[in-house]
Amino acid sequence: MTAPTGKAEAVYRQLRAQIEAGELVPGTPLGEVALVERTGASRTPVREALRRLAAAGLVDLAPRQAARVSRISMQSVRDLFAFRALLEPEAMRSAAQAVGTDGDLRTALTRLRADLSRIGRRAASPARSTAFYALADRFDWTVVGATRNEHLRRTIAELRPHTARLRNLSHADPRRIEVSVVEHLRMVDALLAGDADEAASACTDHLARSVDTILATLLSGPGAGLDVIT
Amino acid sequence: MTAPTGKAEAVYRQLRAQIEAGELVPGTPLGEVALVERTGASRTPVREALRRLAAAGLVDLAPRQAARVSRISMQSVRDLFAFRALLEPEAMRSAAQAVGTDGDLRTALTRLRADLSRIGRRAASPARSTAFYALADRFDWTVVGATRNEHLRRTIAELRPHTARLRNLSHADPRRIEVSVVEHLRMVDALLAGDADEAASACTDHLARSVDTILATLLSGPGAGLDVIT
DNA sequence: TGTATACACGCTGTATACAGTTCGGTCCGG
DNA sequence: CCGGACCGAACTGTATACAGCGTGTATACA
Repeated sequence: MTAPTGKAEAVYRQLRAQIEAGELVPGTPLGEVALVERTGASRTPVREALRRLAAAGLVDLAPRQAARVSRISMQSVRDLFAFRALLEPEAMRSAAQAVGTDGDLRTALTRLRADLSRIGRRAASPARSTAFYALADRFDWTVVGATRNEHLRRTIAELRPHTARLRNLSHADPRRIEVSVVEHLRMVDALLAGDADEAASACTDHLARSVDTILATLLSGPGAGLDVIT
Repeated sequence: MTAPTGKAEAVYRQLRAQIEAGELVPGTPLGEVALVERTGASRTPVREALRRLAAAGLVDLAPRQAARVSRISMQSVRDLFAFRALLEPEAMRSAAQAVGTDGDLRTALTRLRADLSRIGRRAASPARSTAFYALADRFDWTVVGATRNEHLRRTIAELRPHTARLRNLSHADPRRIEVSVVEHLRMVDALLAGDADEAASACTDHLARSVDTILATLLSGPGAGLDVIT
């Protein structure tokens, strides 16, 4: 789409990664000059990166005021998942239809299924959690890539950083992973079977369970420095 | 949201309005220096405006190359309306539920209904067409404003310029307006009745008929300088 | 005459200087 | 001790200068 090179792009990716990872806590001020010193770029690329982050909803921008990493509220979490529940089942339907003609998609899903069931048999551990999350991301990317509708694809992609951030800020119950593996297997199987309705339904269920887990985690114990608005 | 003042905002609004109005034909190059001379602002605000327009999908941005007003393809039109058909019925459902508690929304819809039926009785004329389009915009804005979900509201709002541009680039059959008035009345009535299903269904039907009309118009006769990719 | 190459122009990407405004701290008065 | 107003610092918004790259053209050659 845009240039893979360029300092503005580099600053944008760096900041987005740090926000996604939770290293930059919500509410952290991101002054332009401070970022200049931290990234080595000048104010112009920094400024562009901040504007793009603001468009993505990752930072809040007030006039004549330093940008801040966007805050998270219970309502924003609910809104995010309600919106995803509107879009992603449709993407699943699209992918379920495409799996019949797109050979690459089918092989990708088949590999994903194998890796997923292998993960499911491993013993619980932090390493397994991160491995599973990487796999879940791979699945999401695969489905997004199979989505033909440009608007749908772009919008889902824009939502991903928010989800990733929530995942990294709220350390969910490790037992949740057991269930999530099963849910992902159900989605992959539905896609491989070309069953659009089942795929959409599985996606909806998965999102509903995810938001419940995240909200419960945020309510019970906000992690170190996590700034959550009730 | 952002600053109502500021040159970047002014340039952005001016360019967006001209693109929406169809004055800037798809493919028109928008060099930064040319825009500096045309708008009176310097390159920094111009640059920010162009980036925002690119994020909205109204201009295409290639590295080291002048920005161009985004082109329109048949597929992009279909994608746009398919995406709207996914989002807007949900917004209608939300509005139908809110009409019970939100007094302002109810009065706005009531006034809209009166104006709409008055327009319906007027004789066909260019003036009536523009008056109806203004009314349709008011309706859309009302529904968007009643949408609680932040993501849903923002995404629908971002799609509006595209629709407006299509409307202004493809001069549809004036008789289409007769039907559109009826469709809008059906939507408004469903909302006032609080009937979410009927409102959503009416919205879906309206969008389906709209895309048919637009595609037919684009196929038959591309207007002056209209650059459409088959 | 067709093609390949070299040159020149223009454009974006980047850096930096300047002006206006807002926010926070401090000092004074009650 | 508390409240308010003034002052200073820092930040964003804007303007402009410089460098690198791509594109298009003109020319020389096969």
